[in-house]
Amino acid sequence: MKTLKYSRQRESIKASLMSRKDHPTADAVYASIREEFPNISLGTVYRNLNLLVELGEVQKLTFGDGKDHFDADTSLHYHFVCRGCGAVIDLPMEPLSDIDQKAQACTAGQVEDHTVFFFGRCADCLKKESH
Amino acid sequence: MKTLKYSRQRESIKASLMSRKDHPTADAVYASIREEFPNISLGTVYRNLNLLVELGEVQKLTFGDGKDHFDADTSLHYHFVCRGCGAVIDLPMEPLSDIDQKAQACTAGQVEDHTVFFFGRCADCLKKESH
DNA sequence: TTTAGTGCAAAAGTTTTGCAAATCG
DNA sequence: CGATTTGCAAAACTTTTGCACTAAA
Repeated sequence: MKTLKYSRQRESIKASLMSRKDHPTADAVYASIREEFPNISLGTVYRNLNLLVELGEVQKLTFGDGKDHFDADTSLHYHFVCRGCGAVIDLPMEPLSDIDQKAQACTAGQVEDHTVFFFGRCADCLKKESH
Repeated sequence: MKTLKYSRQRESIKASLMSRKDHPTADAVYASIREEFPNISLGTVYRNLNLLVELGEVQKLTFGDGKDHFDADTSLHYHFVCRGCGAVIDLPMEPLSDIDQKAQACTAGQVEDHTVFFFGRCADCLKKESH
């Protein structure tokens, strides 16, 4: 049986993640945490992020840009990904409550949850491209 | 201007992808194509898969298992991913036509398209786990 | 013959891991 | 002290790329 021990690094990582509304990659978290812990290693950041995901305190977002992103908001919500600048933005849109059941009716398996990503251009990129 | 030239390897890759209903990774395509072209290289498989994606003849699926999967069915459809065995299965479920518009109403950007993945246990894994 | 595609190997980028030292309980 | 966590570096993986050579048009 493994007991969880307190770690200042882990707390800092979680606090950092909770304080930002973007959805940083491990490397971005690493850069941010380094201001408080200049000696922290990237491996520690990865280990703690994965641990937080296992604990259900953080959500991992994967959508095809080659890097995993992390989100301290574990509630079911959807994201918009900008193809111009790569920004990942929360969508204030209520999740479709019946979609899992619809999917359930189409498979012999057990549907547990789902993810939705929208892709396009964010407002900033639209403005820049209109020049 | 770059002109597209015929390539037996590319045709074979596309044919292979069209013939199967699973959603293979580049490595799985490579293994399969090697039966016909024993000397083909993994780099060529990647180059052609990416080219086919650019041409809109193939779709790339990324959902968090660390590898990209490829699908010759480019129509909008949703997938079920089994957490037990990793299988990726097409869901015979009609895509939500109004979801992009709903998302559009929540962002100042331009929504172009979306992806949906369902996660859970496939029938095979449920059976095995019930023992 | 001109240009695109291939094979091979090396490189790049992200994430994981082994291990000795440090920290928590 | 005993168990977990860290830092560092090396390794593991997937994907991309440079280059000389081959194949298509």
